[in-house]
Amino acid sequence: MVSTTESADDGANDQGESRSENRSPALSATAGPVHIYPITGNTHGSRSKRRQVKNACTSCQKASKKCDDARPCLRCVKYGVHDECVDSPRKERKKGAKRGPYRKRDGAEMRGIQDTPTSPSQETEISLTLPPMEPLPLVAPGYTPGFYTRFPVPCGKREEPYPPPFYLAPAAPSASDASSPSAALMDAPASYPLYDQMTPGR
DNA sequence: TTATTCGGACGCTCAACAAT
DNA sequence: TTGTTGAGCGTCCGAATAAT
Ligand SMILES: [Zn+2]
Ligand SMILES: [Zn+2]
Repeated sequence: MVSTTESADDGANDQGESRSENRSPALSATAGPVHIYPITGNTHGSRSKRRQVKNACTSCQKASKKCDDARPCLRCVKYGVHDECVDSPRKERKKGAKRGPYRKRDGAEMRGIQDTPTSPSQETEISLTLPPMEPLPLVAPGYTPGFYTRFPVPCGKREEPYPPPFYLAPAAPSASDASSPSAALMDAPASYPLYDQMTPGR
């Protein structure tokens, strides 16, 4: 049942990303890019939060499929529909709706989260203490910065699955700029290997 | 076997509300 | 002014179905 169909595809990759709670933290630190957020979920059993892009492209939105921050997004690259890869318009939220009185939370829940760490703050610490990435992000020609759950260029007839997702960092405009990793990496998750590190044939 | 569709669970944003 | 709550709306998982 291992297929590279879209559903399997997206699904499989998603699991690597948003369902990664099943990975061991140690593993994720080296080969397995996991969450970039301090997930409070645990490493056994319950699923952690799903990560969403801020704005899916029209194509992905239409298909209800996972998008990414790059444009064209991975899915559009895969299907060659670059034209459709534009941010989908968002409705304006209703305003003026009355809501009635709020219920106060007793706070037990909140404390419970802190006091009963199903998984000690380990996971959190991992994401918070990740070592700084080296300041030499490269960008592949033709691709915009963003998250890639696998290499976007088809290798042969079908795409080779590249298990570890990675982040395609924006190219540093200049050498001097490259010296400021924070700018270059922007919101790049430190746990994602860089594009050039993922290049096939490595 | 692979591609497409789609219902609905889950997650995020932000205006209304409440406290200070 | 600042913090909290929760409705509204968005993303995308995963299963069903269709096409090849
Ligand atoms: Zn997309
Ligand atoms: Zn797209």
